[in-house]
Amino acid sequence: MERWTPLVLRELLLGSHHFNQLRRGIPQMSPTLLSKRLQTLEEAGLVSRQSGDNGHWEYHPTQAAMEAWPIIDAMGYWGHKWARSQLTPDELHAGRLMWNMRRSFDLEHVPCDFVLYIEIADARQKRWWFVVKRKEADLCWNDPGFEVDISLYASMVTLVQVFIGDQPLLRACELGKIEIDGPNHLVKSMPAWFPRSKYAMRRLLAADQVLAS
Amino acid sequence: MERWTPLVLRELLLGSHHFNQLRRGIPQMSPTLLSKRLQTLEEAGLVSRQSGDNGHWEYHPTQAAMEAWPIIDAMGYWGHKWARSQLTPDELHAGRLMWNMRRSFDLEHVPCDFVLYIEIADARQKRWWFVVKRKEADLCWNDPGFEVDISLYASMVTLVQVFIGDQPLLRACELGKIEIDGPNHLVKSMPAWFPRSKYAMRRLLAADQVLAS
DNA sequence: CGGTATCCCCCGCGATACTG
DNA sequence: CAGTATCGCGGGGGATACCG
Repeated sequence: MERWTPLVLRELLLGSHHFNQLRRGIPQMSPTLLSKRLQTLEEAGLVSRQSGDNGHWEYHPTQAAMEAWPIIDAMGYWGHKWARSQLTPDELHAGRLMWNMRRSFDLEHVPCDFVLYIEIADARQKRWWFVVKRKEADLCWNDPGFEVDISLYASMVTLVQVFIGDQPLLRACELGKIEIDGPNHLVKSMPAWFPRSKYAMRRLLAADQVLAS
Repeated sequence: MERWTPLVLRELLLGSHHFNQLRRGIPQMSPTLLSKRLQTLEEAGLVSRQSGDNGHWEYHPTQAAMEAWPIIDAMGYWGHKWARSQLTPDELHAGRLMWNMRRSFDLEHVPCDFVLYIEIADARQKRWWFVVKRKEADLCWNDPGFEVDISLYASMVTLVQVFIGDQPLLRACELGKIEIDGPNHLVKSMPAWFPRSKYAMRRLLAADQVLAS
């Protein structure tokens, strides 16, 4: 399996259907290569490319691709558990982290709609906005113009550690690694909705079961 | 993930610990590359290389590798279901098929110890012997000298079709695709112990469940 | 915004030969 | 038998520029 292929499939299976959605999900991959990969996947019967309403292509996973989910998922879980420590700083790409966080808000525990601003001091692109609503969370690369309700300042590594469950959000705050500004009721509720990798959740559940047994 | 890597891991996880066992499991891979792969896997923390009793190396999967089994297994299952029809004749390697069959005898349903001879008319290496005992089945590349109890003649594709469950053994016999020589009680019992891919079994079980629901 | 064409380098991999 | 060294090619993939 060639480079990037699992990530492309993952993005497709998680609901990215347009070229630039896929790009946002895999920012380190060149558009040339993404285009080529999509062609290859189409020829292999994993992607169907349909003409969308606006004259552009829409990419959808085929049945074969959907049934490849157990592979992708197992790879994600394994990588989360075993490849994590080998992450080099330049592999920590802010855009990719944000894009993954976008998918991981626990919308059921969001107390109200709000705008979350995140500033990452040591990232190339430092400023990010999430527009969080009951039914979905949107990610913005530029100031969307809405008033910011809650702001968060942290380094890249800290954010990653929290996201993948290596460090609880509250602990990072106590250590001064994360600074948060916002109204009390929103700040208090953060642990309930702040995005965390599904693999982190799964590990916590596994740990709970061990403890409960 | 580079080429061959999943297959190397699979062999390791299924119990091949010596260089030449691995080679037999992946005969299309050059020894140079296998050696290199094993080094890479060692550096990646997936393989531990220990000095064996006879002065040679022994390769063992680490914990990380063992936990990669769900990935390998899912890939195997997916490949069995979706990549099967794309098999080109020159990918059908007799040695690889025999090596996989060796692992798949249903020893619980073997009525007695026996020697099975298989002749594949259109393979490079045509003659193969299995020495089947209650506790294990051995594969021989050359005549082991024991008396042959049951002989089987077939083409490469037929054997593959039967192994992967595309065609029942009995059906292939009726169609004259397989010829069998041996004592009646052994021949009758063949469907019970004749090797079939575990993925074929899994699909049959799944089909059964659908039918039963 | 949504892709594609071109160029070029590097290295993955196959083949062959060689060593203890 | 159990590997390792060397060589050469082909193509995967990164960078950049380009088109509608």
